[in-house]
Amino acid sequence: MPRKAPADAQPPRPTDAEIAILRVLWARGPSTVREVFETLNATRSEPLAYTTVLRFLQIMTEKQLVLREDSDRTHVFASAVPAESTQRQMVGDLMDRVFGGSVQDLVLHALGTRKVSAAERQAIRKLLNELDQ
Amino acid sequence: MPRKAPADAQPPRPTDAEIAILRVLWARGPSTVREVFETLNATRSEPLAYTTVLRFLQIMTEKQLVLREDSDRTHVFASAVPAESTQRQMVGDLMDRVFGGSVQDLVLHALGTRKVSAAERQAIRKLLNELDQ
DNA sequence: GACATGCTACTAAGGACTTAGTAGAAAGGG
DNA sequence: CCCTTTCTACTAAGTCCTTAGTAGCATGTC
Repeated sequence: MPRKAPADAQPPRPTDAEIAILRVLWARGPSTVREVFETLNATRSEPLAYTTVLRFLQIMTEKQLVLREDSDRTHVFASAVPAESTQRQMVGDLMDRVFGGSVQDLVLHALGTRKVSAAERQAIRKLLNELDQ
Repeated sequence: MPRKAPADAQPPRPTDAEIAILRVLWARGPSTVREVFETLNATRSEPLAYTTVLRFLQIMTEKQLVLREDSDRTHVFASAVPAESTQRQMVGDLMDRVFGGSVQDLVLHALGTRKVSAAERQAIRKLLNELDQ
């Protein structure tokens, strides 16, 4: 039952619940269970139980997705993985699994999926221009 | 045990194995188990057993992800879901879960993840220009 | 000090996903 | 006709994910 995070080359991608929690920690910084619990449930139709969030954080601690500061009675959890690299990993994973590794296909589908504002288009163009060099 | 595909509003996103098989069917068109089996294992370090692929296709038939033509003894399976919409769904799902729905963040991370050729950049620009209107 | 409250640890149920194996029917070769 | 091969259906094991509950300890209020 390898839940221990064995210093692997590629850690498996975070599960849905884990990503939801990481996003809270990325946004809030180090947080208590209660803070994560409340932030998470603020944007949910079906709220989670407090102990469920606690359990997630415990499992994520085992997996070393988060770090636990337990000098106080109320533990404080912080993301152990940067948002940037995790997001990149997940995009890369989807790109490989669904688009055979084609950046272009992924991006074209992304752009076709949602309304994209002019400002967003500009930001993307800017990056494309930087990549031109 | 709802594996029956109950005419849901939003079908759950396909699993990893399901996407792998759908990609074969999208590329090859309607195929027998053996054809899927061989195509799949051609690009895999650890090959799957024949019956495993068969099982996947049976489950996917229940879920109505594929259609089965069983007039002959050797059944022929075809994707029941278009590549376009499925890929869009998966991109949208990732966008929501990991990037809070931001197209821009997703695209910027995608572009930062891999080498992007000049031709690919051009194709993306072209779409951006079309979106400008 | 007693009691209520809050916190963490752990147990556990219920699915779902992945994976392969066994059994039995069909078909074809000699 | 029999044997081998090929096929499908079904069983089943193992793991992981999600989710919540129970138990026990700490803390603080009156």
